[in-house]
Amino acid sequence: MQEWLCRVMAIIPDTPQQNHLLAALPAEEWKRLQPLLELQPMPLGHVLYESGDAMRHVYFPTTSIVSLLYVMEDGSSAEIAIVGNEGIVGISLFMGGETTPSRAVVQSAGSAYRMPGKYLKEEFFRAGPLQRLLLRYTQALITQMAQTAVCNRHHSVEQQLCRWLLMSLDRLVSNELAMTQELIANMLGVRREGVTESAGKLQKLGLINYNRGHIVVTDRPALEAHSCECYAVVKKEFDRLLPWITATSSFTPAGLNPQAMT
Amino acid sequence: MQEWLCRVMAIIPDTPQQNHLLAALPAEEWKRLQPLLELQPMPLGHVLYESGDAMRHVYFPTTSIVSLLYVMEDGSSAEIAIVGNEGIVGISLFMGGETTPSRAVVQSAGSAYRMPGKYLKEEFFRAGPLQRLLLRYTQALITQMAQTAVCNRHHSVEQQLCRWLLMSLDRLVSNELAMTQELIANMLGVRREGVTESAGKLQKLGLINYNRGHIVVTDRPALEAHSCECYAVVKKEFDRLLPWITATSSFTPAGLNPQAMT
DNA sequence: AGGCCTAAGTGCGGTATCGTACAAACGGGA
DNA sequence: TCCCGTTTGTACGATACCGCACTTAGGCCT
Repeated sequence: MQEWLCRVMAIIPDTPQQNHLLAALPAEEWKRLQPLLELQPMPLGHVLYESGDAMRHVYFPTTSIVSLLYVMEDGSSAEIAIVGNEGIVGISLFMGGETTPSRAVVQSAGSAYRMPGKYLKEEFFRAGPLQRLLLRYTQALITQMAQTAVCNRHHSVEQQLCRWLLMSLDRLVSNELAMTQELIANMLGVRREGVTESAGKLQKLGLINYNRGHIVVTDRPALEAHSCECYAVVKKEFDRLLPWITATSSFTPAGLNPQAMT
Repeated sequence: MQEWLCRVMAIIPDTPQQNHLLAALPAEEWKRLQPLLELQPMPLGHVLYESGDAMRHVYFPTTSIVSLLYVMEDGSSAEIAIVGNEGIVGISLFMGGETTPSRAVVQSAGSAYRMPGKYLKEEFFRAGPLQRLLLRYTQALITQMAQTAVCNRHHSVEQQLCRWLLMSLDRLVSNELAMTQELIANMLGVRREGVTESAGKLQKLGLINYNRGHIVVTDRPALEAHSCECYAVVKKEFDRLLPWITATSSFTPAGLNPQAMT
């Protein structure tokens, strides 16, 4: 299982275009930004920034997934949003605040391209395609956060687990996740035992296959049916706001500018 | 009590500057925008826009408070954020999405100034002070949503009620709220009985005074102490991101441009 | 003054999740 | 191959909140 994943990882070249935002940039902007990008390994658990940290870089995940989460005074935490190859980590840099009260942690190991915040801000305030792109992405991110709030209020751990698995899956190239139940519990802000129980249920139903830190989703449609509406709402909004990234699978050796911005 | 509130309402003139975002505009921008503003009465329960509606206007609340909430398929709802005289309703207009999957409802009656979305977008894409102002406000709003998610996950109804009362209070000129427990329950996404119980507790502790749709906060400091950390986190972030609105009480007959933007 | 509608309080069983404690099982390193 | 740390499974009572049903109490209108 592990080997298979490694083989896939080795096959996939790390190119900035695996990040959908970068891939959507028109040629001109791309030419300006490309030299500023730097490939960055993203090991599991790596903290990109801590609550209140001044951000030096923004990150464009390619094969990694980053969790934005808030850590409370008593140490318990809750995930606010997930960012993968569809997005960017560090929106507060161009939003103007420079910091946020949340933490950004690598939730699934892989790579990302990073860029000094200074340059991103410069490009952003040219008020060109990148600005529109980032603003639309930010709105999608807002939807994700809002829906997380709703989901936390109304839905069961089991439903939320389904949602979370699906959202993570959408940001990866395989149907396997390398995650312990402990970590998932931290993300969802619930007990580890709660995840164990829910995951066991999903496994009995034949939707997933759990094995010491490795989850294989075996029946995605059923998992979607089992999830609450929140997953679909967020997905739909991402597709609406960033339509050019929808069709582009991560496997596709994306052209430099698959589609002009509307 | 009610009479007193009416008297206050009558005394306060409805000027656009009661909205902190408008008040923070430099003279030049203000001159351009002022003619486009239109005073709008905001009766309790009025729906500014429904999930998915194309927004025609943005709203700058002055004496009213607007709730952004998500309504689920089964009809239950949860508040995502509160917008009062510190902000603007309709950020998705300039963020690029034009719509959101949430509903905007008047939670506390009063007034607002509205402006056709078209003009706001034009001004926004001049990339001047208004843009920076709105982006910073949006980041503050994001913080509020994120913290709502955390709060929904970890804190008791009683703590959340405290937070909610404080946030509403911050956006009003008096220490009285006109809200039934039923409405509050809808906002928080909990049972009405849960609010009754919590409110009763707070009343016994002498923090508030409840009377058929009228809540008077009698001990604000104690209410803050009773609330979870979420209130303070969001407040602090608003103050950090929009410092020029902090000192300005709604009572102050704000000058046209109290402070230049940094 | 009386009646009625709305708002608020109360009681009760059901359930999801919590906190805690402990047992089982897997797997990498010595 | 064995061992030990990590990961997962299980069990328990406690508790916060739910859904439902019903009562009490204001305030407004006739």
